[in-house]
Amino acid sequence: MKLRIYNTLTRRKEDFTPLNPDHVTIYVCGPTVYNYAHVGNARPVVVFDLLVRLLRHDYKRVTYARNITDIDDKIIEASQESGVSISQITEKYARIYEADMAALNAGPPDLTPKATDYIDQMIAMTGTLIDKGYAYKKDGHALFSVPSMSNYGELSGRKLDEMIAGARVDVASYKKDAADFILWKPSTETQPGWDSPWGRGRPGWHLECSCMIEDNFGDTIDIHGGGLDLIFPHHENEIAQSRCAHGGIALANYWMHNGYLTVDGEKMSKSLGNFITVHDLLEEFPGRGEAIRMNLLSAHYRQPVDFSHDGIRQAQKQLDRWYRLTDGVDTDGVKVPNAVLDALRDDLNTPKALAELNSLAKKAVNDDGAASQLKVAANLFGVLEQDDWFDGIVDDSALSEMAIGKLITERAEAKKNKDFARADDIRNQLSEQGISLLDGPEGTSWERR
RNA sequence: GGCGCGGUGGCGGAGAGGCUACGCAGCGGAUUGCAAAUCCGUGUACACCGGUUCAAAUCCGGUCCGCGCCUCCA
Repeated sequence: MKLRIYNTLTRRKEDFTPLNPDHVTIYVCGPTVYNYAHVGNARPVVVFDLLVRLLRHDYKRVTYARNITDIDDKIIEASQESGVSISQITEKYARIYEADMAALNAGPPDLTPKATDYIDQMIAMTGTLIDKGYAYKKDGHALFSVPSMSNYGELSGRKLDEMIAGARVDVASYKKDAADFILWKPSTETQPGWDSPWGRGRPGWHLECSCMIEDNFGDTIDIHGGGLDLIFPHHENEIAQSRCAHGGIALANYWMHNGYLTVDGEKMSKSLGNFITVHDLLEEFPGRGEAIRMNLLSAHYRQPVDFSHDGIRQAQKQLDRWYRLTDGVDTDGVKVPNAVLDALRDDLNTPKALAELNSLAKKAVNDDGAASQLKVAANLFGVLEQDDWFDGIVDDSALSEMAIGKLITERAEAKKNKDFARADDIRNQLSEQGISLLDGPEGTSWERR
């Protein structure tokens, strides 16, 4: 089966055909690095990581880019409030972001362009847009003239007159039209800035993505992704900039947008204060990044996922089972079963794919081949990649292995003497320390919970 | 006000005209000194009201409820 993708641009599921059959290009909007990412921010990361894994399976070559916004008013604010330099802030949080996402088995993309490395390109594109009559300068600003583009609003399905009618914000004096957006804005003495033909300033937010794509991939990429909330205005404006700069050529052929992570049905967001950072969640569930990942993939990517600790626990139980079933299996030369691949190729139907994994798990009980397939398929999913899943986290307060071993020996003695009261006593004692004893044919083993 | 998404068994969650996924939890049983794990069995749910159809959770119309975007936002 061929990969099918729901394209926001056409509002339909379409067969995916890359421009170059041997090389797929994909760009996803990344973080503005001035604080910790919350679980909602992690959703697109996990979703598109899975998509890229699938693309790599199906195509010879894939280049995946995710930008880092390291110049932005919020970063400037954070720097001024804390007295810490902008580069220190952005480097710190970019590092944390990468580590937190890696804990969810979402490795770094092939390219992670930073906005501040593309200042020249942004100045150049702004110049091009002004030259072509799609942008203008006013009071140190450069602005994109939305009415100059005939088919503005294609992606979000908005009409210009409707937008103006619904405008909730006062129109800045330097804008010719309420819908116009900033390409370049002036910086004060105390704000960071770069020299440009329009004076010292800094780029508007939408511009970096257009320039990074142009610089790394050319006019058109195959897939452009991000969260639902980026459709308007961010992606709409990216399209406007790139198409007008490139003579009308499409910026991306397929636009994909993931749904929100919600909390009690409401969007998780910083302004509502209903967020939990990935960093904190990983402390709550140490070593269980895969369970968080599974939870994020438990619903179809375009549907909302309601965040709950219980959801993560559920995912963890499923992983526990799969880890037991696949312990020590040989995966050499084993292929991912088509049932799993086809579920994913159908617009990334992860719940269906998970059902297929469970079907393999059922067979794996007495079928080594199925166990191998489960492992390989789960690996494509980005789980079952740890070999220390049951080792748990050892901290200073935890019992040493030697102490546990001693208690197990003592319990074995008690069992031999039919002193089951003492044996249960030891089980309970260890259980309180988070250690489960498992009696098997070859004696007693243990796991940390 | 404009545009859009959704309401599926106790919970999570696919599906999308007939074959009624899947997971978690529960219940009954097997096994086990106990426990875990495992195995077998067990649940006719699709917001409401009409309509189309031989057949609707799936199509059409209406109603109610929840959510989102229109401003920074993954």
